Amino acid sequence: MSRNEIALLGYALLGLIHQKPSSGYDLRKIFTDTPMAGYSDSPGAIYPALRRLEERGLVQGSIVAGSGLRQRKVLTITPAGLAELKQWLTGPIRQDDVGNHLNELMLRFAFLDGAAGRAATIQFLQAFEAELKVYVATLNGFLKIHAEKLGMSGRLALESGILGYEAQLQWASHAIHVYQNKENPK
Amino acid sequence: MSRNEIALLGYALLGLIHQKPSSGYDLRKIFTDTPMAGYSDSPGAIYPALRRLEERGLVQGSIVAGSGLRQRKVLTITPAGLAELKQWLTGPIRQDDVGNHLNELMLRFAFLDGAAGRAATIQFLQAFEAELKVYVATLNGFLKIHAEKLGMSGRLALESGILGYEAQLQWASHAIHVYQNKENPK
DNA sequence: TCACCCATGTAAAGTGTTACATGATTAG
DNA sequence: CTAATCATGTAACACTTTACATGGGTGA
Repeated sequence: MSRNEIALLGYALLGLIHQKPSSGYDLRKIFTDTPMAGYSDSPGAIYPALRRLEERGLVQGSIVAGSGLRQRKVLTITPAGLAELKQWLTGPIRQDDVGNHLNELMLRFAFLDGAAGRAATIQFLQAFEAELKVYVATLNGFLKIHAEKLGMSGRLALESGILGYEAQLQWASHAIHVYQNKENPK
Repeated sequence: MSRNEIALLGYALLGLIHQKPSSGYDLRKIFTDTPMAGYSDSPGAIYPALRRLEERGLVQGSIVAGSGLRQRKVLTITPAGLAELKQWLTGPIRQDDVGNHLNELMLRFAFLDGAAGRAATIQFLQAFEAELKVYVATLNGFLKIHAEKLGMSGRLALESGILGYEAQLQWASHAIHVYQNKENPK
């Protein structure tokens, strides 16, 4: 991540804060208690990430005296933060995203509907499905060419990956149906 | 990663060097050209990682004057390196490995047969299958309890994960069959 | 000669991990 | 009174990313 990009954890926090203004502690609990894949629940990651978001003016903190408890610093997303979030959510899906950054794509999907609306979500899913098809074909091609050299375990490991991506493909097709049959916005 | 542990990239390199003595450049090409998931092909990651392995005595480099080309430093695994690799490969599978470190588990599987043999591979697959079942059940439980609160996109994102893990489960069962029907070692 | 591939590496900067520090409140 | 939970943070360290540096060989 270079100087003016935001790390994935930053976007995860930004998206959650957009859904509901939260304190660092609230956000930590989400990572601890729910199966939100692979984000650190350690304060050493979350608090610095939140400070970076605040320094860039993407969130704004206000100290709230909780119900007799210690002070809570509740973070709210700013207009600039919402703009940044939307830009990230609606950016293009590149080839290698499907192979190497699937978790990022699923994170984007999880926030898309709430922040950018139904149309953007459907568009995302269709692009996702298309890239997945290409990627699965690539993997199958690779498997066919290198089947001999790989040995049994290498072959099976690759097949494991292919099956996983095929499952995502079925899911994407299902998700598109769900969204297309959803009644239009009021 | 604390002071005396080896990062995942280190194990990936160690396993590949065990399969076939290689130079840093050879290893880089593997990450660039094959769908070996998510490992950096950048020299800034690979060369320092190789130096660390060499400092710990897990691999040994010897400079080979290539066919008229520039010198190549070919790395070979040492007995200590093989011991370290085997220990990593045959270590237990913890609960959160399935959820958060699936790529590490698949990397282990890919090396297991060659470095620790068929019996260890079958044992690994059975443990993997068992942990996966527990994890899928956990996710389904979470989905049932929180379905309301999640909203449609959150629900779908979670379902995507569940489908992926179910695909791995089917794969594991398939892989166990393949290994059990494999003729016994000479 | 110019560009590209082979081949190895370093430097700066950013991020995450682990462990620690601090302090208030509530339940037993 | 003691432990657990709420709540926020810092410091040291290791790793990855990005970009750069170096130098020989090969094909147009």
